[in-house]
Order: sequence, then C-alpha cells, then structure tokens
Amino acid sequence: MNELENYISTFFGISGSDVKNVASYFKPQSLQKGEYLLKPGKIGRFLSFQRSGLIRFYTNSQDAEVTQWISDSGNFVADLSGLIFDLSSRTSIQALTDCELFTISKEDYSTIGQIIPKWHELEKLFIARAFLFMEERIFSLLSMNAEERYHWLLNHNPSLFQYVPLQYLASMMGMTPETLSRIRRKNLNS
Amino acid sequence: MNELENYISTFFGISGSDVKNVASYFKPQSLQKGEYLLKPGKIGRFLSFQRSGLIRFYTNSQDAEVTQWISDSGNFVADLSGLIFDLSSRTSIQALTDCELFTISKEDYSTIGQIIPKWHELEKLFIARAFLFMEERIFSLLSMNAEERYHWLLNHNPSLFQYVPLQYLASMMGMTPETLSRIRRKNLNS
DNA sequence: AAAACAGCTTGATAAAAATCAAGAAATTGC
DNA sequence: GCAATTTCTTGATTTTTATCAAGCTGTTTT
Repeated sequence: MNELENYISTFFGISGSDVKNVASYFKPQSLQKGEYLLKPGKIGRFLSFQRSGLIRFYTNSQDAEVTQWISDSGNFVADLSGLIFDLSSRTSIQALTDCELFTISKEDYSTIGQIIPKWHELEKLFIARAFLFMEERIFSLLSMNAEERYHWLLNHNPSLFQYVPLQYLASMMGMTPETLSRIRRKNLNS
Repeated sequence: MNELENYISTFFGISGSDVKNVASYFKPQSLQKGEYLLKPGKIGRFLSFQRSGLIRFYTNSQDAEVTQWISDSGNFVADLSGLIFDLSSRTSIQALTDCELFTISKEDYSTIGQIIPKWHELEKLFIARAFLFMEERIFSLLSMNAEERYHWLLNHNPSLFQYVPLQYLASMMGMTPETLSRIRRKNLNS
C-alpha cells in the first residue's frame, strides 16, 4: 500500500481493491506558496488530499480577512458547497507554503460513487465527522474567552503553532493579533 | 401525501413509494414542556422530525449553560454523535414547549439504508447542508460583534425571536442577556 | 388579591478585547 | 550581508461586553 492508499484507507475505513480503486483517481498536484486552489465566485469542483504544506481558508469580510481554518498535511481539502452542491464559493483557499496534493476532480469523485457501493456511506461518515468538529468549534467560540480559545487550539492542533503565522491563527480564533501576542506572553511557561 | 411524507419528501428530495417507505418507520411522539429528548452521557439513538414546539440544545459548561441551538417546527432533530457514531452525548436536548414529533429509532434508521439504495447519499446531502450552516455560524462568530450577530440571527431565523426566551437566544449568539437587551432597545425601530 | 416567581430591563462599574501607534524581530530579496 | 518588507510585540487608550445589583413586568400559585 502506497502513501496515498494508506491515507485513504485510514480516512474512509476501506481496504483491499477498494482502496486501490479509489486511489487511482487521485492525481498528484503541486502548489507554490501563495497560489490559490479556489477563489471566491468559482465552484470548487475537487477534493484534495494534502500531502505536505499548509493551506488557508479565508473570507473577505468588509475591510478585513477572516481566516476560517488552516489545514496541515494529512488532511483532505475541499469546498463542500462546490463539491457537493455545485455552488460558487465565498471562501478563498490558498497555499501558505509550497504544497503537494493528491487531487480528484468532481467528475471522478462522482464516478467512485457509482463504482463502490458503500462510497456514499463513507462520505456521509466523513462529512459527519467534520460536522461534529464544527460543532465543537462553535462551542468553543460561544463559551470561552480569548485565552481559553488559545489553549483549546493549542491542545487540538499544536502543530499549527509551529508553522502558521500568528496573525492567521489569531483571526481563526476570533481575536486580534495583538490579543494573541499578549496571551502568548502571559503563557510563556506553558 | 400526508404531513410527514410531505416533510420527508422536501428534506430528502425523494418521492413515490420511497417516501411512503421511509415515512412508515417514523412514529408519533409527544413531549411536555421541560421534558428531555436526550441527556448528557446518554447515546442519542434517534432521529426526530419536529412537527410543533421548540427544542433547545445546550451544554453545561463550568458554571453556565451554553445554548447551542434552538430548533423550531419543520426541522429534524438528532444528536449526530449518537445517531451516526454511537457516541454518548455532551449535549442536552430539551423541549422548551410542548412538542409533537415523528421519531425513528437508530435501528429502523439503519434499516432504511439497507432498503433504499440511495438513502446514504441523501443522508450525506442532508449532513452536508448542516455542515455548511455550521460554517456560516462560525463565520458570524469570528467576524461580527454582538450587534451584528443579532441582526444576522434576526435575518436567518426571525421566528425564533417571537417565541424563544431571550436569555437562550443571547447564549446562542454568544452574548449575555443584558447585552441582548441593550441591543434590542437600540434597535426598537428595526 | 397577595405572594412568589420567572424573565427582562436598566444603571453603574469592571473586565476583556480592539484599536492606534510605534518599535523590535524575523524573513525575504537582492 | 544589507536593505526592504513582513510579522510580531508592546504600550496607551478606547470601545465593547460582562458582571453585579436592583427594579420592573407579567404570569402563576395559593
């Protein structure tokens, strides 16, 4: 089992010929730092597996950019509104660093559903996990102050703090860079 | 097509004998004001369609209760972590008013998946819609101040403001009842 | 009808976080 | 290696929101 097959097997809980079959649709893709996977107004007709690098999801809101999430290697990257519903995106998806991906087009993605009977169920589970994660995030935003959210993210995604510019992490946690900087100073020991 | 069949048809985009088939698994259920559909630590092995009444999802956090969402009639109600993954809930689901539901057990729910081939795909679409809604909520929490969030909810779910105690709406929007009260006074005209 | 209660509002104050402005540190480009 | 640029930090101040405390309003209970 190669790298991609291994990831697919882990994420979707399938094995044997199914893995090989699914994996065969994914094509290697490289992104340079700053390059866009998706821009607002376009339809994100793809699903990518992130092999290396950092990818930022953000939205332009009035004057400021709101970073919604930063994905690191080992994750799948997609705009669900485009992939599932063919809706144009409000979100930008941009490479923060050079990235290596395995990407499947929406067309091939749909084909899998016709070939592997339980694909839709696996997708369902996959999306349901994402939903539960979003639910947790909402809870953190509703119930925690800035410092608690900082600790929450530090626990859930410690690796982000090693590589991602702090301004983006601040935005993602719903605070200003200055506030994050002060929280970090206060927590130098931990 | 009766009331329930009509709802199912709308939500899942199916028709004919499939609707009748799916609908036949749902059983009427009544809840009295204050009664619980689910308590923390229990596994939510059900999916309910809400025919009337108001249902509150909330979590006990340290000292305070955090209202995560309030569902009104015409929606489906479930704890995905229980329904899909058999995980025990951290959330309480409680009737804010007397409610009439149509409820299906997890067992019957699983049966549908075996009988109607495209059921998993419909579920997928259903959950994906929920995911996108959560994404919007996160965006509102990240990018808006209290007053903007108030207007956002007022636009997205005006009916909630007619029937739901304001303290719960305040919590759901991530602000205190006092703050919501002041925002409302400021916006009496609109 | 009075008492008790729940929900909402109001005002005063405190705490949290944003903003503004400047400078330090790190990174990038040449 | 140095200049230019970006990112991060720090301090002073303002704004936003929470907290605390009291009172108001309407409803339910007895």
